[in-house]
Amino acid sequence: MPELPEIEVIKQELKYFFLNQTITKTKIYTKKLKYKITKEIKNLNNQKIKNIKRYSKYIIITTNKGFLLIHLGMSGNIFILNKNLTLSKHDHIELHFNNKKIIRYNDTRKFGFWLWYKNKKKINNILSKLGPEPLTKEFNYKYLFKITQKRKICIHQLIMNKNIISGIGNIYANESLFLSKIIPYRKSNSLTKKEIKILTKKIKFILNKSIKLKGTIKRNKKLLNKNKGLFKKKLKIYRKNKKKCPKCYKKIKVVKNYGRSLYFCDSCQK
DNA sequence: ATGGTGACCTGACCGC
DNA sequence: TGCGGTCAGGTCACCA
Repeated sequence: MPELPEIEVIKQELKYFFLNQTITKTKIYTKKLKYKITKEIKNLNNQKIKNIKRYSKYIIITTNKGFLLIHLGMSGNIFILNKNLTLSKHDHIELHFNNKKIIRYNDTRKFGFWLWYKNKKKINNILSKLGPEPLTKEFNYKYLFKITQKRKICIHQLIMNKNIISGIGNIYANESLFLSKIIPYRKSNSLTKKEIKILTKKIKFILNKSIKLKGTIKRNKKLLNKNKGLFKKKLKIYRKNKKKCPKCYKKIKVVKNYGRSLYFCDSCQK
């Protein structure tokens, strides 16, 4: 589920419910997500939430004692409850707060992780390796053009690379390339400055639009964080193979490239 | 450094 | 109904 817009929505929800709240109980139902659950994670009790931020697809929670770095991987989700609903199969971590509300981390495939650091240096070290956030001024067509000229990989793979641009996954890569009329498997160094200008603009546009519509999140009604992802209905190309292009009505195609599916209309995208 | 491949893990879905 | 294959929103380690 989670790319930049989805993580942004979750961050906003966490901030709304838990800023300045204190953890009263920690429950762990798994030994390991992507990484082993450390004793620091088991011991979050009495920590007060000072700040909650997002960078790329990471959530950084600052407490009075340290820093919690959360990544949702492929299937992670954060549920906010005000009473103990029955545990479901892939609920792995639970934080109870003094305002009686609960954060539940659910992750079917367990590719996500929770890490705790006393010192901010290590987190900064991880985050400093990431490319710029697509919604900042740092990410502009000059930056993107320079990199596309240097590399030989296809443009889809390039914009999904978090060391080049952080936060774009397969949904928004495909959608932004469709809006830019660029076929996803074009070699990045074949793109013109004009095309890169358009692509940069469309990436920002599609991410902002998705954030406004609360991403593509699916949620159970019993949760306090009821935001549902209305952006899913706005998808034009992602997973629309067998359907028709919304512009020209020709059949949408899908090809597999380096393990990911590229969706495109070969009549509209060149 | 760059690029390609498979690994991590579980469930849903499709065709036979 | 059962079985095998394929697919899935992300990253990382390893190899050439």
